[in-house]
This record gives sequence, structure tokens and C-alpha cells, in this order.
Amino acid sequence: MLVSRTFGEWDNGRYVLMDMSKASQPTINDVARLAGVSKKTVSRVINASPLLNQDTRKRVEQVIAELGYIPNPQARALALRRNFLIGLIHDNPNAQMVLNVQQGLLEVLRDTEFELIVHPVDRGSPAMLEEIRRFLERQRPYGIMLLPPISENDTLAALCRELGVRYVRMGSAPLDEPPNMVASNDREAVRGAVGHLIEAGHRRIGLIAGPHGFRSAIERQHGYEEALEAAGIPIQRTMIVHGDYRFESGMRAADRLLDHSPRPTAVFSSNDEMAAGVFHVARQRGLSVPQELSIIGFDDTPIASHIWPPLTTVRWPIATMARAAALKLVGEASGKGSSDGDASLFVSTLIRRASVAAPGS
Amino acid sequence: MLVSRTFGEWDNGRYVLMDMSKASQPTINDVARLAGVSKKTVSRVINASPLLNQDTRKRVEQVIAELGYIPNPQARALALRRNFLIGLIHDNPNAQMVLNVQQGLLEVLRDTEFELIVHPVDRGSPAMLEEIRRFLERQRPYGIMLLPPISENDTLAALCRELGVRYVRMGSAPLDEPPNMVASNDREAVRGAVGHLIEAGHRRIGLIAGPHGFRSAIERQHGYEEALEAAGIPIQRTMIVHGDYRFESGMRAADRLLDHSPRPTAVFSSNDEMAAGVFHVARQRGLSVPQELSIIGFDDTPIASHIWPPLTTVRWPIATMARAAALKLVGEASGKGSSDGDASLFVSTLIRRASVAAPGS
DNA sequence: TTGTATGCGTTATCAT
DNA sequence: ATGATAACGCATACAA
Repeated sequence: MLVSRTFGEWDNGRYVLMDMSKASQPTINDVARLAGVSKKTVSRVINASPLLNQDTRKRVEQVIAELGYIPNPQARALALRRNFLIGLIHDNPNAQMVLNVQQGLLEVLRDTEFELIVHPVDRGSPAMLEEIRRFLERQRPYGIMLLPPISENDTLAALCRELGVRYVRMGSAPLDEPPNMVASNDREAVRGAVGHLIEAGHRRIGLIAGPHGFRSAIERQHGYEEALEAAGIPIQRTMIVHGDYRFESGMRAADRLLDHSPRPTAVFSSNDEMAAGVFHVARQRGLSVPQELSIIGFDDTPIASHIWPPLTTVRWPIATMARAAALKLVGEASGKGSSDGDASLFVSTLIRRASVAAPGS
Repeated sequence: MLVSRTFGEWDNGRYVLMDMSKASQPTINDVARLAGVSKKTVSRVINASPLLNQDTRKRVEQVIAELGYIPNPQARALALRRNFLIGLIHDNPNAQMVLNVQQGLLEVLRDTEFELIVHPVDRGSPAMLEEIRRFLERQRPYGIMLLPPISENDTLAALCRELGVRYVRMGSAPLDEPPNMVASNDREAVRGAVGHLIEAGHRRIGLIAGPHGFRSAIERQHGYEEALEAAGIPIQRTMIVHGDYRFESGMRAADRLLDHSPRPTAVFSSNDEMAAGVFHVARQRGLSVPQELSIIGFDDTPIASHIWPPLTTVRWPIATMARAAALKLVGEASGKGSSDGDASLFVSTLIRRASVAAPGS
């Protein structure tokens, strides 16, 4: 059958459009017929083939515009044997971070033919890897972005390579080859933050570390330890308490730390949410921040600036990292030059607010 | 050509698998040949056709399992002339809400063949509608979810209907037919919250309203007014200040309200973030919360429980609403019964914490 | 109950 | 420079 299914028809040697109100979208066939060329020529126009007569190109483009023709992504994907989907796989680190990543990713993906499909998973579930494998095998995304903490899972990265799926891992330290990674320098950032406390005169500085097994937790703890060592302050194990990155664990950890005597005059918390827990405990104990207790957090989430007093914290350039990751994933494919897409290491900065002061000030 | 491209080949009357390491995925053809049936029969198995010999079904299923065969979604979409994509369109209300929605949506979509593709837009941009139209015409998603505040845009809803795209709007009040809507009862919820303040003895209650033109802002303001009226308290225009749902605007609004004399003894803020701004201003002025100033917020974002004192606020069941929305969108198509999918009205609840007390207590 | 032929909208091959 | 024809992987109409 040579006549388009619904969109138009030949009438007396002339192609006549149907009423478009309910008709399905125009296809490449409709364009071809109206322009009086073959499908392949239209395809060439769409894909910006260089060898093409300027006149025919213009004519075809005109018809495309008139019809409002849009190529069908599914058909394209089938013919090209590759699609234009970027997957975002994460296990709910924190809302602000996930959203910042989505924003950064989409800034690059916008104006390309790529779409972002989000796929949260449940770390902890033993079936997680199988679940991700099914997702990858089914959708065969063009590439995927892995967020911490599951980005630290080397087995997962191996799975991607096995399946031939492009991937970029986001993390607190370089944990893969540059093309497959965007990393912040958590260790150095924390070293600077704790150094800031030391400069302010603090010597008894508590650490609320992240959960065991998290790369970010390890890096940040190392940063803390390096800062103390550099200042010649001995590291006391009792001044290090682990939390799970959640508010309540921050409260528990603060309680443990503040039970010491002499008590610490400052606390570095490995993220803002736990730092907020420290604020609570300080208030319950009648300790004024920052006069009697200085606090620094990590992440610069909204809570850091909304809490009282505003929290000094470490900000890492999440959106920037996400943009870089997107460029690594679709850089060539989308024509967007990877001018700065080669960057894979990003510096975090200390945001100084009101939660730090000299001890006993 | 009758022989599979890469996956296996006929050898001496027997179908032999190739080395799978680098081969592309098995297709329906491979399954058909290995099982000794036609493609159509395999297709019937996949789509759970009722008229099918149990033996052949089992045999085919076995082969499918052995091969790890997964139907290609793009090919399916092309043949079925409909895909399995659900779009989430929003203009970044707040991170927690977007993420909660995603979570609720995906809870339903999990185990179905649907995937979620997120598409933030820029309200304010005059090209927004055209941008969304392009997205819809290109991807032709099976359905889309619209988040406030753009969900309130009737032109957008009309666009969906014009394009024949299923949609569900999420909002602060019923703004569409039940099948196309999930709504919370903001007005009633705020009435209750402000009623709570009145019961505690407050008579001078300030309102920080949301931005003009937002349905949620209007509903919440109505709730405030209804509560005052019910208690016979005259509504003073000077006790109502508009913000833009952001922290800083909450501070500005609080400054305006607290400049009054006599000053209000309580403030209802139309969201938590602005309420946090009120906390800041109160602290700057040396006003203790809740003794000298009671505060209630809206949303129950993490900040509400992390701030000091913990904020009394209104929690609306976002994830539940998102689940209901997902059921409305894919209910029949996914086989998931719409047992409670018919619900389109959801009740919010007042979460009582420590930011409310009797005036002057 | 199962198979054959054909279509979905696009791109690739190989002509011309 | 352009076109005819055959994929791509799956589903439907119609036979058998």
C-alpha cells in the first residue's frame, strides 16, 4: 500500500491533506510525498546530510515546517539500534541533591533529542543489581548517571561495562577513569573546613562521621584527620562518632560528643542534616552556638541557610558536576562540544556563615 | 533473509547459540526458532493471550527464560502505536515535593513496563507552552503528571486534551474532572490550622500568603479567612502579607507583620520555607518562639522538623496522591486495579509540634 | 490453537 | 544528488 494511512491522500495527481484535527501525526512519508521526494531524502534533511542539493533541502524543510512534522523517536531508535534515553539511577541520597543533579543534567539535555528517565533503586535490597540489570537490558539507555552512594558500587560499574552501557559515576573521590566519573574533593574540602576551626582557636573538635562503608564518609573522615595532624593535634577516637547522615543520628552523635569532659568546643558534621541535629542538642543543653559550640556541616542544603544561626558548611558544585557528567554521556552524540566536558574533578568551597566563632567567645 | 542477524544460526538442522558475550540481545525471532514456533506464538506468550496451548506456552516460556529474552520497548511502541512513558512536568516547586511525587509515581510504575521521564519547564518563559507541546508531540507519552503551580494552567490542560495525551493535574483544590486530577484540601487544612491557633487563645494572627495567582495561595488564604470569620475575628488587611514561597520573602513578610503594634501573637505561613524566615526574624528581634510568637507552616518539609523549635505544620499526603495519580494514568493499562485509584481528594493533617503555645505563655 | 503476510516510521545499502 | 528496497523488532488481520 502506497498511500499514507491517515494523513493525506492522492487526489487527481495531487496530494491533499486530510482534516488534521484527529489525524495522527504526519510521518516521513507525508513529507516525502508533499515535497515530491523520497523518504530517504527527507531522512537526509533531518540528519543534516552534507551531500544534498540546497534547493531540495529547502523545499523539504519548508514542507516539514508546514506540516509540523516531528520524527518519531521510537522508530528512529529502532532503525538506529540505539535510543536517546539517559537514565538517572540513585538511591535517594537527599532530595536537594537529586533535584540539583536532574537540573544540571537537563540543562545539557535540553535542545538535544535526549530525554531523562529517572530510576530510583533500593540499596539494601539484595535484588538491586538484578533490578538494575533488567532496567538496562530492557531500555538499553544511551547512557546512565550513577549517584552516590550506589555509584561507589564497583560491581554495578562492571555491569554497565558488561552490557555496553555508557555510564558516569558521581562521587566524593575519583573512583573510575575520568570519562566515567565526576568527583568532588571531599577530603581536601573537609581538611579546609576543619582547618578553619583550628585557625579560629579550636583544639577539641568532634567529628560526626558518615555511615561505615560510604566512600564519602571515609573521605571526609580522612580530611578531618589530616587537618588535625597538620596542626599537631592528636586524634582521639572518642571524638569520632558515626551517624547515618540523618537528623536523628546527628542528635545521638552530638549527645555522645557533648557528654565528654572537657567537651569539644567545635563539631564537624559530615552533612548538614546531622549538623541540624547538633543544633537541637546544643539548644536542649543550653549551649549557645557559636559562642559555646562551633559547628560546620557539609552539603549546603537549604537547611544550612535556614537554620539559626546560619550554618557554615561545605558546598559542592552538584549542578556543575551533573552538567559535566551529561556532557561526558552525550557530548559527541549531541554535537555539544566537550569544551569543559573533560573536567572530572571539582572543587568544593567553604561557605562561612554564623555557626563558627572562637572557642569561649 | 531468514536467519537471525547475530544471535544464533542453524547448524545441521539445529539452532545453535552464538557466543553471547558481545552479541546483541536475543529477539523474538531467536525465541521463536529455538522454541520451534512462529513469532506470533511468542508474541502471544508475551502478551498473555488466553488461547494458547499450555504445552507450547511452557516451552516458549522456558526458552525465554534461558535466553534472558526481553521484548524491545521501542519496537513494541512502534507496533502498538503507543509507548510506555509517563512524563512528569513541573516547574520546581520544592525539591522535597518533586522527589516525593517521583517516589509515589514510581511505586506504582515499578513492575510495570512504564518508565518515568522527567521534564522540568520554566514557567515565566513565554515559550513554555510551545516547549511542552513539542515535548508531547515528539515523545507522545502515554500520560503525563502535572505538578503545581503549572498544573493550574487550564491552557496546558486543554493542550493535553487537544493532543490526546492522558494527564493528571495535582493541585490544592479540585481543578478538573476526577479522572484528571488529584487534589488536597488546602482550604480546609488551613482552616483547621488557624483554628488551632485560635483555640490556643490567639486573636491577632498574621498571614503570610503565597504569591498572587497561585491557586494554593488563594485556597490557603481562604482557609485563614474562614477560620477567623468562624471565630468572629475581624479580618485585617494589614495582617495579610504576600510572599513568594521562598525563605527571604518570609523574612520580609515577618518584618512587616511584627512591626505592627500591637503585634500579632501568631503567624500562619503558607509554607514551611517562609515560616523558617519568620523564625529568623523572631530571633533577630529577641522574640521567643512559641512563648511570644506562635508559628504554623505548611508542607511538612524536612526543615519543619529540623528547625528549632520544631514547627507545627500541615502535612499533605504527596506520595499517596502521586500513587493515585499514577493509577489513574496507567491503571487499566498495567493491570493494576484502580481499587483506590478512584480517589481524587486527599486530606491533609496538622502535625503538632513545639512552635505553638498560648499567647504570652 | 498456530502460522503467514503485512505494517509501524525510520535508517542503511546499494543502486542510478 | 537521489531513490528503491530491505532491515529494525514486534503486533495485528486473516488464514489455515
